[in-house]
Amino acid sequence: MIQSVHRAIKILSLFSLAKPSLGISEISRALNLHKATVQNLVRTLNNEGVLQQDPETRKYQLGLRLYEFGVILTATLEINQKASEPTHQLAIKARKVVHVAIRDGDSAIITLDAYPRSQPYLSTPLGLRFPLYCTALGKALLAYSEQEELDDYLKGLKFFAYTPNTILQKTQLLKDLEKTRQRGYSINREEHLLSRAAIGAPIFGNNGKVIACLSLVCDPLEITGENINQIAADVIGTAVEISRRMGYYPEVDAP
Amino acid sequence: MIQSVHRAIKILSLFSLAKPSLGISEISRALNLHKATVQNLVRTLNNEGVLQQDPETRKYQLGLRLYEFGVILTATLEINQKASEPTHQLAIKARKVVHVAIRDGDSAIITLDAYPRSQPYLSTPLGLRFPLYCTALGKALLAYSEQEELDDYLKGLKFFAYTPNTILQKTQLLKDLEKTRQRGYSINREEHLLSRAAIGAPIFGNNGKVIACLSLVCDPLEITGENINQIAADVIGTAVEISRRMGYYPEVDAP
DNA sequence: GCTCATCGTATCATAATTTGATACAAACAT
DNA sequence: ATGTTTGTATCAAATTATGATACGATGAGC
Repeated sequence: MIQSVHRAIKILSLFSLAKPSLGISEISRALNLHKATVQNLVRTLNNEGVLQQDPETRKYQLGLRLYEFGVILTATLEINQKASEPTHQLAIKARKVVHVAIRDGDSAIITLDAYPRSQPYLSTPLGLRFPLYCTALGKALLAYSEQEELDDYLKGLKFFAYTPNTILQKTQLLKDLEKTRQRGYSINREEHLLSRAAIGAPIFGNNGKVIACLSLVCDPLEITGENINQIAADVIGTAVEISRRMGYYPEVDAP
Repeated sequence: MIQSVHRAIKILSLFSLAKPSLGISEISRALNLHKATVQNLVRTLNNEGVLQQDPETRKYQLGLRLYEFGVILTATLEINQKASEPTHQLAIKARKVVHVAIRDGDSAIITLDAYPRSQPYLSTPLGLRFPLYCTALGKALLAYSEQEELDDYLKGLKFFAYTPNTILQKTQLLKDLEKTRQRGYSINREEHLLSRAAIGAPIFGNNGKVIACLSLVCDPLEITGENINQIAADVIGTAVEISRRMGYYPEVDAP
């Protein structure tokens, strides 16, 4: 583990939506590093375009260089390449925003989104982290995980009441996951964000394991008993299509 | 300049759309660094999630961590915050994909895009680099640059014929920029990519300088004499609106 | 409008860090 | 089956990053 590189990344990690602009001293305090050390690291990152300094405030923010890395990453991800077209088709057919996400540690990360018509503001920004236990995406991932993985997740899990609907107990979560498996899709009714609901379905890879998930964002009022079946069918259908493109063929037996 | 950090970034920069997956030895050769050194750097980057190793091929690719940085960057950029709503409105009204880009060195970088309806595939991926002299975005930036900046750009400029329509001479480019200033918008008729045209307009900051640009992507067949005026008016109107939101008020005199 | 605190920046010897030579095992191509 | 190339581990040498100290500029508080 190279110390300076480790520290450089720690510095980058300090920048957030809440604090997009930081000064040398601020960073120094946050990481318990000497000002001169931080200065040296930041100067390097700045020269490389990974950070950029605002000439007015002399504070630093993330640099455009990172953006390019992100783009290459996006285009690189196999799931994005395969899921893109079906996801967009679903978005158009259902007239909804559709997300694809993959799991990363205790969170999921959206890697692709598709817009239907004129609802660009409903969308969650790509790459945002959110918990697994209170979103349709996360629950679809969990419900189809292997037992061991699920246990690991539950072990260290701390619940937080994002909304009045947020699940707060393991038993409740396990019930929900069981229901999800029975239905074939997960539901989130304002468990993470108010006035937002979503329906999720798992995406499988050619090793037969869940590798990603798909979700359709909708208004909580829309998913009534009647409507939900039609929507869910489309979500599942699309997820299945993507899984196929990822090389997953559950029905095929060896010849 | 911290050597190890510098080298770490050099490593990340090796990954591209053409080569999204690299091995230790490959990197070592490309950068003229000892294998052990590269191994050490890559291991650190891998631990931090900035790189990720494919367990099968044992090669490395860019990690999801970069994605998150990119998202924060996107949300951080002032131009994105201000341009988002008007850009989307334009996309809807014109039924076209709309881009916002800023200049960075000899290229422009798209930082925001908006989708109209069902044309998700026309869009250029966010963050992609492209030349200034053969795109509507780039020419809008150049046309409203200060003389000195323009001279600097022209000095080192090497033309490349992306298409039969690509401008290849400085005099021709200067004429085009002059026309752009007269019209108030730039035009790209298949100069960079075939079967793609675009109309661009500059966005100004509160210091009175061009800080970004806006472009509307369309089919080359659509921008005939009749149509072009209406479309261009919308593009300019939106660019002006964004400029206002960036704090640019050209008409206001001191009291 | 002044003082004081805090900021970003520069310098430099010490000390700790990274480096790269060497070696090993696994995977691949011949 | 052989030889080559891969990713990985170890460790002493030496370059490298570090952090104590100091400077000028900006901004806050009185």
